[in-house]
Amino acid sequence: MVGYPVSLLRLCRRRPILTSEKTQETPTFERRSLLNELTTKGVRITAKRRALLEIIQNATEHLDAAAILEEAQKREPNIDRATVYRTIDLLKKFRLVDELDLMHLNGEKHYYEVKTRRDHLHLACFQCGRIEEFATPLLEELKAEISRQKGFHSEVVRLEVGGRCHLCSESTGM
Amino acid sequence: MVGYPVSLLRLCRRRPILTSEKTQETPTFERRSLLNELTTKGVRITAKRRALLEIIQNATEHLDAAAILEEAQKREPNIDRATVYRTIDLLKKFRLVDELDLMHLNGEKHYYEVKTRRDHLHLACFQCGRIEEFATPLLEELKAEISRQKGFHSEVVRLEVGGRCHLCSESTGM
DNA sequence: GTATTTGCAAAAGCTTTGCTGCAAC
DNA sequence: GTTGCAGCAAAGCTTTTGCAAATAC
Repeated sequence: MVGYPVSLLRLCRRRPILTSEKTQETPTFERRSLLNELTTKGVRITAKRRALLEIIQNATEHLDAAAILEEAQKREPNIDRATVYRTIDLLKKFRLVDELDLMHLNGEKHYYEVKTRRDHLHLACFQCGRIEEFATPLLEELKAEISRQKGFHSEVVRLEVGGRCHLCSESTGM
Repeated sequence: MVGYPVSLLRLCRRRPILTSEKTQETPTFERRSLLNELTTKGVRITAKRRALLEIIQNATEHLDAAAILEEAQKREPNIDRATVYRTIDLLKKFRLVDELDLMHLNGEKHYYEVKTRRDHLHLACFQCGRIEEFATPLLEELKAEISRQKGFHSEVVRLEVGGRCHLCSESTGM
């Protein structure tokens, strides 16, 4: 009966409140223009939609629906969360945004990110909560391989990796 | 104002009920033994836990918490969903299972899969709902690259790709 | 006897929806 | 005038939790 103190696991069951929740330091990749793409597709752009699109378009960190709403309310005081979700749905349907979980480091909510020209992956540090982005030609190779081997046509790639970032690895000697 | 009939999008907003929800035809990869691993770590194995472990261990399709519960109740009639979730938590804490979303094809629930010796990715067809698994040495390369370039130590890799499977691609001429 | 596990019911968290009125074309 | 958008409140769904009873060692 020696071993891991299972009862202690309880203590860390819930996702930790992380000190650096909103870190996204790496340079972002070239983003498509939500406004242009939607206009091209004949979607009506209302004032509220425009505000939401701009917020998502210019985000410097990964935003979830609540964060988008909060930001939008500064500009459009009466905007409702239903509008936020409905706009996000629109963007998802047209494949203009990617939906991320970021390894559920902060709960079950989703984060939204404008689709970039270059696929990239997300590295989530379990210890400090930092999210790093990383692009490599290997991702294109991977998609090509999927197509070759399975005949599968990739439209959305969600690659999330959990682990320990370089800073946390150093501090624990790993 | 020509273009996509945006209003129609409403019709498909909710995830479709898919005909082949439970497909997982590809060979599974070698799985670690949940029972052995937990025992080694000094975790107490009760009858209910044992039932849950066996169900998860031997699953031939991707199971969510509700499916695991349903199956478990055939053997342990009084088992409660809280027990299911607590057992899953245990497995997650010890990194014995991976949590998947399968691109939210069927809602926000999570699917659980015994950690395999070899990382693999999941291909989710937006059209027919089939889930395929795919392993390639590129994944190991990718992890190595992440380590080299970012100093990030990968513990959990979740790679989900949405798109069109080979059958659906054929049928639509793509 | 002490610590862990469990069921139960309630709550929490995030997202979706029905409905009604409003705005756009 | 017809179609789509938006606010509001309610509901939905999955997951988590507090507590007391039951179980394991």
